[in-house]
Amino acid sequence: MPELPEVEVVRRGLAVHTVGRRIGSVSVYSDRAVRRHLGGRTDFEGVLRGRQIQEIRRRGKYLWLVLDEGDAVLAHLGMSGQFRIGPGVAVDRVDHPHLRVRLRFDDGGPDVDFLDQRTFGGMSFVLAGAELPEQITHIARDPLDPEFSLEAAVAAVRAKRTEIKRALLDQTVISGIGNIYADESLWRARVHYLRPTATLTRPVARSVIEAATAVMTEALTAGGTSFDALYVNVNGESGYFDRELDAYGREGRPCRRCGTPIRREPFMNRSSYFCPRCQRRPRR
DNA sequence: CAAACTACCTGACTGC
DNA sequence: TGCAGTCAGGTAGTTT
Repeated sequence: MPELPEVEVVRRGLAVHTVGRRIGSVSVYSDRAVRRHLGGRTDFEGVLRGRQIQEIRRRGKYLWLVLDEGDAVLAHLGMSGQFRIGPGVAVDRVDHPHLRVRLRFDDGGPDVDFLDQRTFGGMSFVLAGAELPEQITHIARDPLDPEFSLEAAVAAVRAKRTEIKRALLDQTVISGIGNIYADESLWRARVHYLRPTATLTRPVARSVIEAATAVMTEALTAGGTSFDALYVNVNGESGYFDRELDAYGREGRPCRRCGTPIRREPFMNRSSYFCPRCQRRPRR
């Protein structure tokens, strides 16, 4: 699943391959892939034609292609979205069942394809705004943002009245963290996922956020995690951070710190993985 | 107002 | 072999 490090890998790949290029034509193969766009796929295709891509920006798991004249294409990968630079895949991807959008360029160079199996991802045509498109102003800064404030994030987490994992997954508190990195961060900080934020001391809250920052920074260095085969970079390559995962997906396998079997429990319609010894369940 | 819940979606996998 | 059921989970929108 693409979380912050994976989306950043995609952002960099898109920047290398698209900045400065002018869109020639756009083909939308799935209505669901174009979100909240009045006029639907036809208008979306028309409005992008001839526009030059100037920059690829990102906040949390959202990224956007800044176009000339102050517009942008806002995109989210959802669970299974991929941007791929073509050619490079053996099959003819026009026939690929997951191909949702194809951007062609007037320089005749490689296309950019948006593929998405589970169709939770998509893109929309928006105003770029001064700093952010207005559609994502509710998204908090992420730990890779140069202006990310650890102390502000600590305060935001401690101000919530919920469990720590819910707060970590809340993109308005800190952005970029999904289920995998939430579990990894909590394992590193030795904090149980059900711990109420109200009981977190400032230093404990700080250690959780520092762990999140560290684990995502390491994943970015490694090229993004590839625990789920759905994630690939713009060249179709998986990262190799999966070997480093300590908690997520390791049910029944020994904790790398203490050897106790990692436990999996249902939480928020997904799973939480944790070490029952290192991460003590809060009393309630 | 904030927190919690649900729909959305496809494909791999499991059990009978 | 077939098929129903389960699981994966980020976000917007709805409910509590």
